[in-house]
Amino acid sequence: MSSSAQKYDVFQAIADPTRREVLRLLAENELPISEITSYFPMSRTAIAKHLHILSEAELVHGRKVGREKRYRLQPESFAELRQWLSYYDQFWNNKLSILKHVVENVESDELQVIKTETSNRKK
Amino acid sequence: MSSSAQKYDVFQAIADPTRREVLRLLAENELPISEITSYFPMSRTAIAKHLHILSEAELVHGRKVGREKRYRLQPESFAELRQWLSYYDQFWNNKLSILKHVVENVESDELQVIKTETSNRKK
DNA sequence: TTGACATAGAACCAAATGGTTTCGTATAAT
DNA sequence: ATTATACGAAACCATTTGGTTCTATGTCAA
Repeated sequence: MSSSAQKYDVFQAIADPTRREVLRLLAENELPISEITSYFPMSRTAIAKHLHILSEAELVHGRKVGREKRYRLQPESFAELRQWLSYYDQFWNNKLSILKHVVENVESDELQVIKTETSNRKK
Repeated sequence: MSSSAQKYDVFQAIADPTRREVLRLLAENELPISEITSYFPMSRTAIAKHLHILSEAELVHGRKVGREKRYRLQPESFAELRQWLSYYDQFWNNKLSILKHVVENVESDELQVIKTETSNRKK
C-alpha cells in the first residue's frame, strides 16, 4: 500500500535520447519547460511529457515559480543505476581506472578517513 | 561506412526487465537459448528476440555449438553506461561509499600502484 | 535414414511510445 | 481590463515494441 505504481522506472526513463539530453541540460541549470523546449526540435507538450517521465523516475524535480515550472536534477536517483551497474563490475577487468578516477576526485580529508578505516580492518 | 546502423543501443537494451534478468543469468553461466527460456514465462522465440537486442547492443555474445547457440555476457560493453553515469557523479554527495567499495574490492598490488601514481602527481 | 531437438525467420497482433493539435486556466505585464 | 505568456490535459495518430504462431533448416541420436 505504500506507493506509487510507478509506470516508468529509471531504466526506461534514460532509454530515450531526448530525455538523456534533458538530463544533461538540467545538470547545469534549473530551467523552466519553455526554455528546455528551445533546445529541441519538438513541441513544448512533448518536452513536458518527457519531464513527467523523468519526474516519475525521480531523476528530476519540478517546482512552480510564478507561472512557470522549473525543473532541476535530482541526483540521488542515479544511485539505483549505479547499484545495478556495480553488480557487473566483478566481470570487468578495468577496476584500476575507476579507482584512479574516484581517488583523484575525492576530497583529501575524506580520503584519509578511507585509508584509516580500511587499514584498521582485519584482513 | 564503418558500421552498424545499430537499431538498439545499450540504454534501450537494458530498459526491459526481462532483458535485465537475462543479463543476470548470463553473468553466471554461458547458456543456450532453450535453457534461458526455461527461466521465463514466455516463448523461446521471444527470448531469442531479446537476445538479438542484447547482442546488437553488445552486452552479450552468442556462439554456435553444435545445434545450440550459447550466449555469454560481454562485460566490456557496460563501459558506455559507466561512462555516461560517471558524468553525474559530480552532483552526488556520496563518493565516500563508492571509494570504500572500490578500495575494498581491488587487489592490493593494484592499490599500491594507484597510491604511488596519485601521490607522485603534481597537485 | 529416420526422428527428435535447437534454432532461425516470417507473418501477425495488441499495447505502449513518442509525437502532434486543440482547448482551458492561471499568472504576469501593459 | 485586456492581452500575452506558461503551463496542463485531452484527444488523436503513426510507429515501435514485445509478444504470439507457424514453417523451414541444420544437427544429433538411434
